[in-house]
Amino acid sequence: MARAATTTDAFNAVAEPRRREILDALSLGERPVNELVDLLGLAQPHVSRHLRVLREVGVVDVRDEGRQRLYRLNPQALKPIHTWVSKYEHLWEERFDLLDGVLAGLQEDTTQEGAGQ
Amino acid sequence: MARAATTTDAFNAVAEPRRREILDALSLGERPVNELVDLLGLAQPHVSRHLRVLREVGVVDVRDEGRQRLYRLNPQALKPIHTWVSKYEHLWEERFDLLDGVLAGLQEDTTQEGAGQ
DNA sequence: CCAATACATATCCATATGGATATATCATGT
DNA sequence: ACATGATATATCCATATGGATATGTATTGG
Repeated sequence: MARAATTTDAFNAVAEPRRREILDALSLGERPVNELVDLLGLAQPHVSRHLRVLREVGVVDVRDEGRQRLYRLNPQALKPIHTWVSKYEHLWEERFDLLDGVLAGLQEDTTQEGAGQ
Repeated sequence: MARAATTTDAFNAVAEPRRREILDALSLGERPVNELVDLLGLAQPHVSRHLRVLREVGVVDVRDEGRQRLYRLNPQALKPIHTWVSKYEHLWEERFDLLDGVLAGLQEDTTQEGAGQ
């Protein structure tokens, strides 16, 4: 088996920096393909392909407007990523608590309770 | 150019479900390779390879303990993902506010405020 | 109805993936 | 020193990627 398809899920889809750029651009509002082409400096077919991937995983939606196709973000589809990575948030925060604990232990009789953060 | 290497960054590294499983397991504490092999039900060489990828992007650290190698999570390395995806958090939250607004506008003089959902 | 605009799809290619399997390395016990 | 346990690395293979380019489709204007 090869690597999982980029269209497998949001995780795979946003692993590509260009697709993250597209999403970043769309977070400012709906845009037609050509604008994204200009913004990213990529060939149009390429942008269309990236958009296809993003559509397939549900991260963007399209809307026909005359001969343009307006892409818009569907932020909900990013939630699984947020949910997953958030599980680790307390761990990298705890790290500071641990450090604080160690420091406190080393200094044992300092009156200072704790700085901000 | 082909797809970016899995070792390019944390985004690419955690796009693989198995590697997320490994991280999930390691979030409970340091573990030797064989334990991960058992937990994941994968072949040992395969787990070692996944661990190599995770190491290269700095998501895990290793420590030699006799003939075992104990892997431990380095949660900090996941921060970029959290930072990126968090930019969108307010958008999927806002979505409900917008929807409320739209519904209110469409119904202008309906007394009904909004159904569940 | 035809040209032009705005996209989408199809094909070609180099590359690296992930699974499988075999083998190499390194530390420990005897 | 040697067998064993614990991991790492090497090789083989099918697949799908992303870039480039060419072409197909749909909508608008004259």
